[in-house]
Amino acid sequence: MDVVSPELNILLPDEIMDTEAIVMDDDPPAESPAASGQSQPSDDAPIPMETDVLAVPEIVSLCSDAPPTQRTQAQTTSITTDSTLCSTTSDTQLLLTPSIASSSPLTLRPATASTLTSTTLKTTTSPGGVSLTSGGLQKLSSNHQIILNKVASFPGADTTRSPGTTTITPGGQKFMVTAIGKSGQSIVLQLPHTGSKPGSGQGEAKAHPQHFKVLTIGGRTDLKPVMVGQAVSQVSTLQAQQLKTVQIAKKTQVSSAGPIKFIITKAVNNKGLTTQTSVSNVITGRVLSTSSPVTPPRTITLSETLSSSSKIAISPLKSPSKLTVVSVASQVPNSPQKSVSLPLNMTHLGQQILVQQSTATSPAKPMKPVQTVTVGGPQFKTIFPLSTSSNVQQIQVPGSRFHYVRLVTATTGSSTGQAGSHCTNSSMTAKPMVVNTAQVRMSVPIIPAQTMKQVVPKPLTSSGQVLTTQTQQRLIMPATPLPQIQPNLTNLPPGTVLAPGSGNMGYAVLPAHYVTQLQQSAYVTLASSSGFPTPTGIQTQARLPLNGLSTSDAASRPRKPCNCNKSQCLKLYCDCFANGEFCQSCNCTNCFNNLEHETERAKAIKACLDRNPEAFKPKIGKGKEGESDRRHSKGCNCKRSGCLKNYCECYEAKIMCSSTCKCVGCKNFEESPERKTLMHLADAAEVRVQQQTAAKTKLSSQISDLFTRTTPAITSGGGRMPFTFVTKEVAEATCECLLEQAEQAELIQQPQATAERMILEEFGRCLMRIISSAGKTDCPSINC
DNA sequence: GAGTTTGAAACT
DNA sequence: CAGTTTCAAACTC
Repeated sequence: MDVVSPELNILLPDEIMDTEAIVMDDDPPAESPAASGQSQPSDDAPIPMETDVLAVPEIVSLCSDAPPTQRTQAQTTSITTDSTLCSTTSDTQLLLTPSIASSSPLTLRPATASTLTSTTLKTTTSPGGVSLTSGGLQKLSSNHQIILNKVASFPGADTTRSPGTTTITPGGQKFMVTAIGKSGQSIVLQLPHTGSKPGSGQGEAKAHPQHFKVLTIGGRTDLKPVMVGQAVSQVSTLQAQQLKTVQIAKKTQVSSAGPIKFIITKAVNNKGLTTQTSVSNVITGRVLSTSSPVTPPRTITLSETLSSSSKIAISPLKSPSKLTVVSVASQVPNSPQKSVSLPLNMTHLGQQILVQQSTATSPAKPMKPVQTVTVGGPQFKTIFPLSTSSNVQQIQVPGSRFHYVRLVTATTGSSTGQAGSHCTNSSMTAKPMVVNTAQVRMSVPIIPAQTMKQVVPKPLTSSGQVLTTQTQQRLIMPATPLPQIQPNLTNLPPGTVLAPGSGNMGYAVLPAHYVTQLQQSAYVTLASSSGFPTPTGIQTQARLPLNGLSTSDAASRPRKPCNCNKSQCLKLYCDCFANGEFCQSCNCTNCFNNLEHETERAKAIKACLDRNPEAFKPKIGKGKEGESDRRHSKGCNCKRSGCLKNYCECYEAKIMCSSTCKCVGCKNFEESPERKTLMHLADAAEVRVQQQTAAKTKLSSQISDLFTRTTPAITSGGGRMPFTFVTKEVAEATCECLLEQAEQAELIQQPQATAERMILEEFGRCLMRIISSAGKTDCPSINC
């Protein structure tokens, strides 16, 4: 998922997916979020965590339930996104647009209610209208994730209106899909079967809150009618907790730093409001660029069932609010209009997968129509409700209170809302999930259950190599801490991916490193497939800080092979295991730290977590104020090393011992002369290494350049370069000359210094002869 | 490369 | 929680 700079891996999920900032704010700020381009999350409202189980699901039909005062004040209700404004409907509309598109981390939402994040919406009243601002899209109930966008039905709704607007099916339930970023595209959920009356937007919201489907399209405003099949109508009969959320978030290029903004704007009377709001989507410290070409409308059909099996990445170190996002490589935004079926099974709730679709905006490379839900610009997020039917399997993690689902790889073509339809996005399932940001890339493979064990990590053969695999899915698990919501899962090894396996536990816990290996070996990167610029074409999953190293450092660090013999590499003695990695190219014996022993491995992980819930968390905390605040979580316990050898974990992490350490005779403190001496030596050594490396690089470059420049001359016969004259014969002749000179010096009993000088002088003469001969004959002769 | 040292992890 | 054992990495020769 490098992923991501890997620092971004940390940053993105933390900032983007953080739902703690999502609050219900009944006291809106004077400044309109749309106008300011920033949401105003408040802290005064309690934030339901994912662990909170809500007995009654809350429908985020905010606009419908907006206070009269607000409605009266509101001239228009609009959904404010980072780049788009969705409000053209005459009636009440709820538009939810996540502004997280650009950096959208892959998010996985466990099926259980405890893992769901209940977010509150922020209602703000602005002079221009009533705006609903949500820090997050989802309103999660006990088992369900509800995400907004109820659209009141209104006759004459035009799906082809201004970019970013949502359209409702006349006479049916309305689903508003707000697009982020690009203009001209939006997704509209169309409910063929509706029990609501047109024009009764507000009342409908109350009467049928469960009817709300949220399709959030981030990144582009291309209008996309979405056909919600019978499944949607079924939802109306279901309880509110059965709500499904489809979130498509656009990832846009990040241009500046800033907090992530979720802005929900309610459009009440937005007549004439067809312009896009200029709202900066700030994600992960960056401003998302929302300018994107207008693309033709697209239709997305939501089918009932999702028949895709894949692994669900579970991030042990990420909170559920920062859930794994399945990034789907998507097509170019300018692809022709096409219908895409999104499987939805409204009868099965509580399982959602955030699928991020990363699309490279490469107008120069028109992409052929694919089955991917290509709704947006460079990046999208899509939440696919998963069915617990046969196509979606629930994964129970031992020791975990959270449920996971496995996606079934889509194998069939597009469906049009038929029951049991499959996820028709083959490309989506076949391509790696990539979280693209300016600095971070996080690629996550979705590995279908069928092929899970068939995938063998391969060493990277070519950095730029692009391989195509059409039947595999990737799910990523954030590798950064998610401490606040999933206490159990957060302790899993970094980057762990739960994948279906043959073991009796029904899943495999895949280490992040393995995911990275998969990414490097067998998957097409988004950038490679869509023309998204990428330096190497390799997606590197971000990893947790290891031993105080930054994620980038850890990621770039060549993994050290272990030498375990007795631990089966299933104990924390094994660094591979401790780092959440599979053993690969190790020297271990009787290794169980691989996919073939997924059951044992999972048990070992559980055992470790039982002993220490923090076992897989980084020991070196990241200080708030910088590196100086980094400290070992437990502290070392050194007694003989003086904490100045790599035995000491603090020293190894290049941090000083702190009060948490229980070391004896510690010399690893700020003023320690021994430490300073070692540091100086280390610095000097590092400088030397760098110099040597630079020299080698330069030399290699020069040699390469020399060959490049001389090859044409040699091959063309235009002339031979001097070095080509230094043949074996020439060298032997030169040596004979030098030896003879040495013998002569010895005969005349010259001192060694003089002898050396004579030899060197002779060598110089030899060189001169070689050079002079080079331009005369093809076979220079050396005569002493 | 073999042997020793070391301290974290695991165990009691 | 403390003491002991196990283990593999770090280190030395």
